[in-house]
Amino acid sequence: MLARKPQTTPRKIASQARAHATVDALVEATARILVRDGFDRASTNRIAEAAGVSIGSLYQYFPSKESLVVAVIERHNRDLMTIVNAAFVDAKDKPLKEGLALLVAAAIDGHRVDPALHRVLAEQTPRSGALANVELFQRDAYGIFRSYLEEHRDELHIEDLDLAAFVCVTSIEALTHTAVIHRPDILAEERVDQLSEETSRLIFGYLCRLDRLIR
Amino acid sequence: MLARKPQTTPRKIASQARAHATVDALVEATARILVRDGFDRASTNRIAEAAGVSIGSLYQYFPSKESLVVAVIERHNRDLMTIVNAAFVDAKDKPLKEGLALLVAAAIDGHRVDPALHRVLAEQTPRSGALANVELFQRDAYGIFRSYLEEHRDELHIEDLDLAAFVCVTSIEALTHTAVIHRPDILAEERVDQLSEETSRLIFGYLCRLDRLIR
Amino acid sequence: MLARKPQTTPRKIASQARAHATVDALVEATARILVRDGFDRASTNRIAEAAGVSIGSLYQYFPSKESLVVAVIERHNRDLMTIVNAAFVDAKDKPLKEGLALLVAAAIDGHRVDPALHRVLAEQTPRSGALANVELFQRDAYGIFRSYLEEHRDELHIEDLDLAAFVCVTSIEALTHTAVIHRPDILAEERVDQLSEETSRLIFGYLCRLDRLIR
Amino acid sequence: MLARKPQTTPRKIASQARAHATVDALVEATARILVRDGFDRASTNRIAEAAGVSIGSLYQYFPSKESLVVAVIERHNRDLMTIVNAAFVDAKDKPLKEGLALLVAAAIDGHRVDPALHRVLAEQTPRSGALANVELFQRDAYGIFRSYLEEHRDELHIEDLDLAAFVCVTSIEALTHTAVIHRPDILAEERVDQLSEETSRLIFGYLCRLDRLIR
DNA sequence: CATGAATGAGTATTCATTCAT
DNA sequence: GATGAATGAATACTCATTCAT
Repeated sequence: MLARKPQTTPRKIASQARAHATVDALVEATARILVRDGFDRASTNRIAEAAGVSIGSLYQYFPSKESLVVAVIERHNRDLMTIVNAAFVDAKDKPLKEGLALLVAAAIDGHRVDPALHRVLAEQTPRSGALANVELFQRDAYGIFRSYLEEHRDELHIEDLDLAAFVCVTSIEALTHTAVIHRPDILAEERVDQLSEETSRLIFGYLCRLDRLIR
Repeated sequence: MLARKPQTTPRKIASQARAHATVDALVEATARILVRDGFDRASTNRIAEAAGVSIGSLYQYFPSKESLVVAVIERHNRDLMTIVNAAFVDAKDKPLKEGLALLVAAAIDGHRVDPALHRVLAEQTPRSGALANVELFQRDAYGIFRSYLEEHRDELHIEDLDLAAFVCVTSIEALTHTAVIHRPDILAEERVDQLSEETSRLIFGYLCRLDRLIR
Repeated sequence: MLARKPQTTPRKIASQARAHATVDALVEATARILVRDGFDRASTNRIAEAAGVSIGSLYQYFPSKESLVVAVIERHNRDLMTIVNAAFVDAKDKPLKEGLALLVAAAIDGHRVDPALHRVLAEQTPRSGALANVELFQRDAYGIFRSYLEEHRDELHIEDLDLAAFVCVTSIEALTHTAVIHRPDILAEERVDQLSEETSRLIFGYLCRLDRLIR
Repeated sequence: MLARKPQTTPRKIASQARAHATVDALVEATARILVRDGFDRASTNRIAEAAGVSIGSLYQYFPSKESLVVAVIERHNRDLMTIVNAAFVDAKDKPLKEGLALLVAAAIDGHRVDPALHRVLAEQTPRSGALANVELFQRDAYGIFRSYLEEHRDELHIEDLDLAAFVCVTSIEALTHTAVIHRPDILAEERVDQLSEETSRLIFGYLCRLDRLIR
């Protein structure tokens, strides 16, 4: 541990296909090792070995262990957001209620892409140093959801769009995340729809300010 | 000679008091160090030093670093649950809407007791080994909330109480937690009530199944 | 580990029955723990606990861990020599061949008194520090055997009695010890006599200088 | 890129030579430290320092302190057996009495190669864990000696060759070992032959069953 | 560019021993 | 005398990182 403050940005942009393959292999190996051994036992030497790359080469492309984990998180987030973004596209032209259902379903699907990795990333990976500001999933989601709300503005009775987006995204993420990680029973094939249904209802009721209907 | 119980009461008490003080100092020091240095840099030696206790004494009472962290988490949870339990007592005799507001307020208060510690515990502390099953806050909360729902059963239209408790507790926890940890802006003094208000509305709308009112 | 060179002599002669009982309990506990946990894992705290005595009391009677082990070795040697001495008494009036058989049998019996302890003492206990010069068994045996040879001097054709005693005692001890520790097969009930027989023959042939009979 | 075997031969050889030198230095340093400080005070850090190697490198090649000691023991045994094996070759074509003398002489020589190390290994090194089954010297010796006996079967009157090998090897080893370790007087230059002579006679008399000549 | 031998600060943990009560 | 809480030096071992080849 000679370096005080490890770099986090990649040392070089992989300019050649060969280098690109190495980088990919390293990120993939990191994910695999993270799942297999946990964060603490995932050493750079082990990762290099699993990637079939020398430890020296690893440090040619990633200046620190943290930078590897950051790369894994970013890749995972990209995968997640790909699904979520597609759902937003689908939801665009649908009525609110239906659209929300699509979004919730996408959130669940997203969390199910690689639950083991998601769990390690969420539970074992300390958010310190370079990882301090790496969020799982949400960052972009708030903005996108806000746009979605804007499009439906006239159907809704919302003043603070930002706050509403916060409430919705945070709730949906928490419910799907917690279910995936801690409540496998809730995600059993025959019950998934139930969770989906409840979550949609929660959000829909909130957005429509249905409580106004009650005096 | 075989010294089963030959201690005079005063000696025993004296000893226990001393030992108890040591234990307390260690737990407190662990919390402090966790906040100051983060989980990874919180070494047992550092903790012992901060507690003004020798490393040997630390291991007399805590068999591992993990056990210290577990003690901190448990203490923190106790603090949290004290607040939350009190809120449930207060909420008992109030109408649902009012009661929910109290509970949400308590959740926010709870998360504000020691937000820095809560953050470290939530974000940096890997949930592996002995820490695998140590939840922050929620464990008991689900049960208590379920009881609360039962008492209000006739006001509500809920079939699956467990699922409803899961949805409510998870949402409330996530909203208050995320606000405390990541959105200080939302918790600014003049806006806290806004969050409180929105959260209550979210939960109230969900529990009353207001969406039934819309065809 | 504050003390550089631990004491080895008992701190006080146990003058009272009570004290004597404590000392006994400690020596017995040390033997038990040595067998159960091995030398390295036999800590003074564990020994004190097993003896039902406080660690402080332990150090009242034994100035160091080593001194405890010395006491165990000495007790074990005493037990061994009791058996061996009795055999010498029995052998005194018997013809050489018969006498030797008795001595060999006693050596085997002696090693079988507490083989587990004997093994730990022989294999795990480093002969350094105060334990450097603590021999198992042999010390006195050489002298006694020499006396025995002297009494049979006229039957034998030996010049150097010391050397002869060395050869005999060392061989007998090695054969019985090695058999007990490493060759349980050789000590099986139906074969013990065989070992006994062979050992006697070895020694008898040697002492009678039977090789003189061959040209 | 996946770097299976892309090394140029010179690089590989260079690397291996360096690594080999490190391993050798570590084994040699372990032996030296064992002799100088004793088993208990021989820490891995001290060994690494004495070898002029970092503690990290030590653990690159030896997974534990024990494994270092095992390496030393094996090297020592190899040295011993080299001498003993040579003696068996020499003894093959000689008459029994002469052959035995050669073997006994070799046993003495073997124990004199590095008596200080032999002593530490024999007396201080606990035979637990990985060291449990590491014998000094004897393992192979029994088998080789048995073969030797087989070749001389017709000169002897032995039924149980295994038992006879056990008796002979154990005795020879014990006598030479004990003399080297505990009785320097017996090994004084002018007396070595005496021990040699007596030992040979002991074994020869036993193997020839000379006691049969007496009724 | 790639390699992998080497580094060494840092970690958790043990245990013989002391001494205030 | 007896107690047991406290001590802290010492140990084996890990792992992110460097750099000579």
